[in-house]
Amino acid sequence: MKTRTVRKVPAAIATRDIDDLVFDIIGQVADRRIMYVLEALTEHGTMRFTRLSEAVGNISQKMLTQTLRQMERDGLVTRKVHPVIPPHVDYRLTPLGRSLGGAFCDVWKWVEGSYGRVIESRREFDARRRV
Amino acid sequence: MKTRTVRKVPAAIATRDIDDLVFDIIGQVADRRIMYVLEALTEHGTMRFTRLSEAVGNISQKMLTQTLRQMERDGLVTRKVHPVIPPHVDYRLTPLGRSLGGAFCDVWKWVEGSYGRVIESRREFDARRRV
DNA sequence: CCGGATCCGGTAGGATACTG
DNA sequence: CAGTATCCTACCGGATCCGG
Repeated sequence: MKTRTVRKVPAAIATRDIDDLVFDIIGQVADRRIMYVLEALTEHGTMRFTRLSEAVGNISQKMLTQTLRQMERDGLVTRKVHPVIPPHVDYRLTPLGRSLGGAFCDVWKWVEGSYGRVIESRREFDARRRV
Repeated sequence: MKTRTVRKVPAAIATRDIDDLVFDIIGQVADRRIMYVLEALTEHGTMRFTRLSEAVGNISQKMLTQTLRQMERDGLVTRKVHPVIPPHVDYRLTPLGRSLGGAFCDVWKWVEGSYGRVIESRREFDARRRV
């Protein structure tokens, strides 16, 4: 079976591996935390860490840090540290991050337009199973 | 702080909770496994379990089963069991599932068009950190 | 005081073996 | 073939600590 390395990126990239590469990056980008951060930063522009934490909601500070680091590494956000006391760190989207946010736009719209059908489907499924 | 219940859906849904509901469903839909299954079924139409497993790749049968159950519950796929030996189960997208697949289209295109920039950004980030 | 690193307990998720 | 059951690891959340 053709194995796809989920997190490693080979040093030399063969042309035929591009599909796998795309596949892997999709896997990292299709994360709810990243979507939430994209959403919050798209809506509010520049945000501080704590503010972002409140806006996203239900995210541990540990995972928010980790998510933001990954997004910074991938070139989706910039992280600007102001050397003051108490610390002040500003996060904002890069053009690349903004474009990804835009790409997710249809997904948000799909949920807004279809959540009713999803809820209804779940009710039916659960009712059927409960018999 | 305003808490968002990640998995519970209240029996009576207040209008002001709709945002949270949309938020929750995004969280469940923004899963790489779901994206992979949507992609595979969009491309190949009806597929059996094992075939789907091969097409998605790097997914445990446990998680594939779980993902497919969730998608069935949410009304994204249909599951047709042929009562024969050996078992034969066909999965295919519902219209709702197809529409979600379409909503993710821009995200796939984003990755195809931007993965080079992401890789480059990672290289720079790692080089900077290594100093 | 804010941003985040660290340690620890619980749980999601992978590998394997088994069954209808 | 398409799952379930079992075990075990790795990751996540929460509490705590800390440097600036």
